[in-house]
Amino acid sequence: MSELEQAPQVVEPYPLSTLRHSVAHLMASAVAKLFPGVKFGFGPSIEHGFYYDFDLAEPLSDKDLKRIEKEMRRIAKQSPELVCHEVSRDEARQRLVGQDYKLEALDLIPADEKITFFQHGDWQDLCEGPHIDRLDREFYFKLQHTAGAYWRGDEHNPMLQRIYGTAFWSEAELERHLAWLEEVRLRDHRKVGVDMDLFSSHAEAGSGFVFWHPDLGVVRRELEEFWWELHTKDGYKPVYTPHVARESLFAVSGHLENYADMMYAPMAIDEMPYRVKPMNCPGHILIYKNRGRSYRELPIRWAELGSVYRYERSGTVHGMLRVRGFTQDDAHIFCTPEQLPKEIAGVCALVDKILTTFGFEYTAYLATRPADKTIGDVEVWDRATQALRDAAAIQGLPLVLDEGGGAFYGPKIDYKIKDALGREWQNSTIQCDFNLPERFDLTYVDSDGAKKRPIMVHRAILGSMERFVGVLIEHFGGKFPFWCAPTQVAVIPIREEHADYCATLADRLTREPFRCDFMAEPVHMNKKIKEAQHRQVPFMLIAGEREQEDGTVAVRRRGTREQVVMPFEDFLELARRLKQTRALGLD
RNA sequence: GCUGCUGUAGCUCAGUGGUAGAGCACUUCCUUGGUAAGGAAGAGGUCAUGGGUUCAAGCCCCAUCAGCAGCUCCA
Repeated sequence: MSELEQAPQVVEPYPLSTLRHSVAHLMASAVAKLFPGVKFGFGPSIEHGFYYDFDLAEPLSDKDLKRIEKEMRRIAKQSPELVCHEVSRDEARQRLVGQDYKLEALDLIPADEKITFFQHGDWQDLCEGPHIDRLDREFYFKLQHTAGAYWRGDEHNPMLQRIYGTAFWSEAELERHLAWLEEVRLRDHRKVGVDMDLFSSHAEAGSGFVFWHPDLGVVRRELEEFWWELHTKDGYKPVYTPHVARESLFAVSGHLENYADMMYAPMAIDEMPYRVKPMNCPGHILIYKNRGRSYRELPIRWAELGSVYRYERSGTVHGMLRVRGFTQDDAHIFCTPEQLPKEIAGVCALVDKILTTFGFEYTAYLATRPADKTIGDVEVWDRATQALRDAAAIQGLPLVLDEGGGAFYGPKIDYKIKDALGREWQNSTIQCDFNLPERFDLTYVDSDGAKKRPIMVHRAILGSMERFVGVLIEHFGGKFPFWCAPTQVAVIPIREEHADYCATLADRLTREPFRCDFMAEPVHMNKKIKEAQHRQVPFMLIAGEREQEDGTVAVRRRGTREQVVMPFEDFLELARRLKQTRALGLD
């Protein structure tokens, strides 16, 4: 949790989740009052507040939210006591006449569990509680927005109207939460992307396709360089594979059978069906299969920044975070069963190195065999899952279980990273695969001369360039670390007669090379400072008479107003160190 | 895909049936300024696209495209 989002310091008589659940009830009672005939769905507390689902004839508007809030305050004053009644199943049924969803919820309660209602005033709700005792206690709430939500989260069910809200014990905490939401809004990569001219998408090109502008291209190139540097050290070699392949390849891989929903329709080339690739693995497999392989070659580690295209439903595309064409930082490791734990452990170490460079904390999840649409025997899955467990143990990496969350060809370790605002994102994944080697009949010749089956590890660390960079924009709020900032240094002369001195500074910086913007235009210095600030340039070097005489620069760090005058050579040393160490800060 | 909402200048937005607007950004001229907006003038719009209603549509209706808040699903 970030500073803005800390848990309450004072000990309250009830947990926050209990308060929020009760406020959800309060909201539902207000809706009942204002919209006779409403049917109620579920209304739980959630991470940052609560919601309640309603089946209403008319769509709700923001105006309605204000009315509902007002009614809530009235009801809280008028009927503050929240009481619990335990009733028989028959009585419950009578109390819920006409409430179709609640009756369905009642049927979900096991026979041996008690059935309780919570009531304030003349409104009651089937609910196991717990709740706060009185609605006239001191607390602060706000209704936030409405949205559609399927009954019980199933898209085959009717859609209900959901109202989201939040509640806190103190006004200060509510204010802090609202400030946090404002910060989230300000850092939104779509907003920052426009402000800083980083990327765009176009109706002309279709939904879900990202165009990287030059400044974000710089960021991406820096990440790629960093990525290749570490991968080369870890023995990965680059491969490149085409974006399109004959459909039959994806029949062999099992994609047509299990992944067709995500794939684009075939295109005919020489009257033969071809597909745009949704994954890179079949391509790497073809390279492996191109000739016989010896155990002496293993493990083989092949990496590719491979672009893939997947159909995402229209309502799900979101900026750079959820798109239809993206580049995975993909790699496949082909190894023997004996090598597997060490290989996976090596990937875990690489993940740690990369994620911590950006200042991310992370949690690792073990995603096991899905209930349907899988290939391979259960024993094979068990072996693969155990190998992931063993590798994590080697690394001392704790795993949280994600039952049924695996890919169709194997179990995986998924990483969730936590950004500067305390939000979680899923990027890195390590997948253990015994099945594709089987389907493609991959072999190597072992020391005893026998042909044996290798194991494949699929892994992506950034996940996709698009999603990772989108998260980075929000994580840093556009303030990229020095090493990958689009412009690293802005050089600003105080008056035009200092331009020559500044030009020599800019020239030195550019030849280093640093990405340097010599702001030579004959406009007011203040305007340039404002512009550089707006573009989140890490350093401004400002020079006038004093600096020119002393061979110094006035260094202004991003986010501060102070200037530190230092010899230019000292600044060069600082910049070199920040670049070389890929430091997060500017000191 | 589904529910609701939105689409007017590069950006943020005003404009509820009768001559397309503001601030910022941009261009030009003036200003020579020591750390976040000096002054003046100018340019910029097929009001998302297509159809319909109307004497008249940015505004009302329909469709399409794109976006937003969610649901579902995911790197």
